Amino acid sequence: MNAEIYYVEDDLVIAESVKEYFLQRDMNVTILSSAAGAKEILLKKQPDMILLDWSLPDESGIMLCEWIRKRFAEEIPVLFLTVKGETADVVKGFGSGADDYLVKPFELEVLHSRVLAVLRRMRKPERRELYCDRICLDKKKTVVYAEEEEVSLTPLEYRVLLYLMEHKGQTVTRQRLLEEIWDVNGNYVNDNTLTVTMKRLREKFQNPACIKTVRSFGYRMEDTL
Amino acid sequence: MNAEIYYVEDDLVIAESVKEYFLQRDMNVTILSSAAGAKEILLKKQPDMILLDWSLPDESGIMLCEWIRKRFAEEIPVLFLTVKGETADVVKGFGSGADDYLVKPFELEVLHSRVLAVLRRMRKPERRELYCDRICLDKKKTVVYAEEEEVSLTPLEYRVLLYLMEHKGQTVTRQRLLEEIWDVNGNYVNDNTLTVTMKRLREKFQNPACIKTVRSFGYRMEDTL
DNA sequence: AATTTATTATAAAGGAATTATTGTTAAAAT
DNA sequence: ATTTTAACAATAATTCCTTTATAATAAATT
Repeated sequence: MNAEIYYVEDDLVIAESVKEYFLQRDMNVTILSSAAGAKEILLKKQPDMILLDWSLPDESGIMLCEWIRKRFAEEIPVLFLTVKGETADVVKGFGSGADDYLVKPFELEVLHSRVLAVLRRMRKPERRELYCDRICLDKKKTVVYAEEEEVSLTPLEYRVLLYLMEHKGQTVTRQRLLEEIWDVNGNYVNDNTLTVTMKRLREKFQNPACIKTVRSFGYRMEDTL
Repeated sequence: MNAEIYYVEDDLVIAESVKEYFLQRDMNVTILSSAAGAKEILLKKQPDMILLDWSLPDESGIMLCEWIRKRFAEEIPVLFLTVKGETADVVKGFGSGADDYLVKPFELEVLHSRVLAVLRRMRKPERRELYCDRICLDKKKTVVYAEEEEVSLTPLEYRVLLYLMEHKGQTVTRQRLLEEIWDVNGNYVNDNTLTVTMKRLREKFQNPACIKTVRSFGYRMEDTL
């Protein structure tokens, strides 16, 4: 999935059509039909973007938007989707902290363009995640995932994996790994230490195909899917 | 001045009314009446935002927008202002890299709201309350809450928590914490002081799940609910 | 094809390193 | 004067790294 979107809307006909349209464009839309439900889920998991109806059964979208801004600052972009198209409404919508405002009825294509524009603007400037097959390494978090699940690595394992992933596609010699990870003024450890570390690393990912042994040279990580 | 805006538009009547309206709201608008002129100035000086008409005397706004994206990447936000209101036009406008799209004729208030929304998105979010799970830190008040209850921290504890919460989701190394909190001309305290401070901090929040130890790196705060 | 050789994999067990805990003291704040 | 805070030392608890010994495998040689 390219993006995770929450759509707070009580009109399920509109909501479902949006969900379907976006699903075909590799974006998952979760429909939430009340402000209270939305808040509850937002405290647990944050999406890449929120689409918001103005009139909800329990609370106005405006209040929900203000709550989101207070709780998550600018982290999550909000786009209003509402029949309220008066100038004063639009101003109020933006005033509550929204990033965009689209008046119903709207074309799905236009909504899609606007969502993409906002997400583009949000995009993280720095590349913090490295991928190889289903393995994902988050450099900022110092955390590694396999199939979305966190895999707990020891510091040494992490450093070895990081080095290999930063050199994805290249065969990294044992010598180089020893120098990079273990070198203390030219004194390395027993060569087998690397072998054991690699074994443990592979074990934690259930011996993935993307970690290859290159006999008499070293190891190489590579996309295989 | 709150913001510097370039408006590329050949219809001077519209352009002047926008300029005047924005000037009263502490934003300076420079009117550029051709794409060529805009490019020339942009190479010398970059504004906070660009408003763009679709049809210009020398070149289409679409091409100019693409040129801006190529040259300045995502740095400068672009908002289209045009009579072309068909769905296909809007999609094309966003496709060229625009951040927003407003169809003429428009209300100045709406334009203003949209410009503010885009600029808000561009700026670093400055916020007074930081959250992590049920911990809430109010920067203005210098007070910390857990489950709505005030928790009394020592100045040092507060500073450590603040730093961690401002870097929520990132692993902060012990070294960095020592530098940020304890550094006095390169002299830090005993490394264990940090360990003890962390222990006390955790104690006051009943060892919350959101404060994690990342062995051999440091600590990380993260939402877990 | 069988044997040798070199290289890497596996398993288990101390030892090393890191972080947590507790208590003490000196300085600072109330 | 009493309480609070910060720094540090000593020790405990935990996690981890390294080594040793042995097995498995691939490549090279006969």
